Amino acid sequence: MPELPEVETIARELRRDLVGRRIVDVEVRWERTIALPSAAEVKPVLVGRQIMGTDRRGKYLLFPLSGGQTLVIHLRMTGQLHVVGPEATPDKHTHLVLTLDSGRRLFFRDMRKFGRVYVVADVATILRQLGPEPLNPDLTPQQLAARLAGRKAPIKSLLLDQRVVAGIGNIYADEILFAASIDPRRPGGDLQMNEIARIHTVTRRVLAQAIFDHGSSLQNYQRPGGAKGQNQERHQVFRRTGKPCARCGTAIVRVVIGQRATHFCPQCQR
DNA sequence: ACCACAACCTGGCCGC
DNA sequence: TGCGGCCAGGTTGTGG
Repeated sequence: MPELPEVETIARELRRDLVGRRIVDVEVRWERTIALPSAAEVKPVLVGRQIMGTDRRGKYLLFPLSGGQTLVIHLRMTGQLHVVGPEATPDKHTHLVLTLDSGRRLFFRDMRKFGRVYVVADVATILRQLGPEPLNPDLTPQQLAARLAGRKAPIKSLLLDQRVVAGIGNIYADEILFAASIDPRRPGGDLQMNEIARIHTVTRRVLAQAIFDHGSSLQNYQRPGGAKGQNQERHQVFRRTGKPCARCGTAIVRVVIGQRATHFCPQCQR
């Protein structure tokens, strides 16, 4: 569910409640949520640690802790993080509860149980494979071109590949390719430099706008306070099958690329 | 390198 | 109401 803009929103909105707080208790309610270390070991690793920051890399949330370890959370499809008061009770989808020295608690909820929590000394063990951050101003169109060169996979699949660029998921891949007027089925290596430059530019614009809108709430995504994002109101193609393209009026088409639903305008994207 | 497919899970929706 | 089938914003692993 959450992609870069949603994860960025969550990191920002957790900052006020988490940074500087100390973890005083840990309750694991679904053991497989804890990927590293084991569910049995995670409590002693976390209790007593102070949360030093709330950061994001790709779709991963990073919480550096006093003592040098980092709490890493990937929300996958349906994960949510909520800071709640002492009176709140965890429901059946709440798989991890961290109690803070403020008396408030951090709930990790995840209906589909795909989300994972890690505590590691070196975040590189988890982030090593990730490609560059698309919003990093140091990422040039030439570097993006180099990562697409020679690739025969459809550009849609390459944008979803976290080793090529980090943080883009199915919603924003479709929206980026519409904004860039590129057919999602085109092999990445076939794209001209001016087309890659367009993708580079609109990726930054689309993601920055989505962060400004606090992400896209289609089904499960919620901000830590329970509010929804607003960016779904700007979607041009995603889940708009059969509806008119805002630019030319042609009906938006849905196809499957790399096992993923893909939406595009057959007139504007060639 | 790439594709297809399965797994991991639950819930919503649709048709019958 | 119930049941089966399909769908879902993500990632990883297997086999070809």
